Amino acid sequence: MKKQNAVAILAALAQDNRLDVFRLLVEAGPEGMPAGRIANSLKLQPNALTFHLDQLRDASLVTVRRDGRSMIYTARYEAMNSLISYLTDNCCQGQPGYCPPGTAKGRKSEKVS
Amino acid sequence: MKKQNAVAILAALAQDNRLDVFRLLVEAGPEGMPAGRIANSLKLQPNALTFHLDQLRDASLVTVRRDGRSMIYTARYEAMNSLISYLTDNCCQGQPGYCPPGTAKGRKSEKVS
DNA sequence: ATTATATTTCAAGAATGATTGAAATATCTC
DNA sequence: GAGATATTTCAATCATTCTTGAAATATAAT
Repeated sequence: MKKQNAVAILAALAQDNRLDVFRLLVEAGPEGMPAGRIANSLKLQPNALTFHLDQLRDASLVTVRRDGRSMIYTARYEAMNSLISYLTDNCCQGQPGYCPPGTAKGRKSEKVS
Repeated sequence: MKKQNAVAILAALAQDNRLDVFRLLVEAGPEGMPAGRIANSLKLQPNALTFHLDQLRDASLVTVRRDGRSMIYTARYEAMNSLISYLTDNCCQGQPGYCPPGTAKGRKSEKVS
């Protein structure tokens, strides 16, 4: 993952409403959720929600598909996951023990030695 | 972790210079790094660096100690880790398989069933 | 005490992001 | 095609955040 990509994802999630939206979609799972139900669930105005969903989409954190007049948004777990890898990359000069549980060793692409 | 806490951490990391600083400190490991060396390494003006380090500190992502006239900053892995847990919490309605590798099951506090 | 090094504080200007309301588009139903 | 529902677009205001430069503090060395 490129740095700018990571910054984009972090910025997208670094906002109350968007973090709520994303977590709601993470809970919703791969079937996703129509915008209307998200707005309802989080008490957001429809245009505000579109604004935030656009940012999540620009950061590749969600995808959309149309179903009738509903727009159904789905969380992209891969994006979240590459972010996590990026953050824990190059942790502790390769010295395990300082690294938190689940970091580097376990998560990264077989770079374990 | 409370939501506001997560937003603070995300916001702190959602900026080019700060993400660089944090990752540099993550690489530096538990011994930390003096501000001067960080500034040098990343070509940042000292006051700008202080500004960014303050934000990382407010988000509890780094700690400081003084050594002579140097201020030594150290990354707090725990903070990063609780963020990761927070993000992957309640993933996919408990249905494994959709969750990305290393998520929930592995990471969370034995909530695997 | 004076000078040098390391870092922080303060204030101002420029840039970016969020919220709101009104209007527009797309799809569906009758 | 007229009206209803779901969502998006646009523009304006307001608030936050970043950057820069100049001055201040703290420690160290002579």
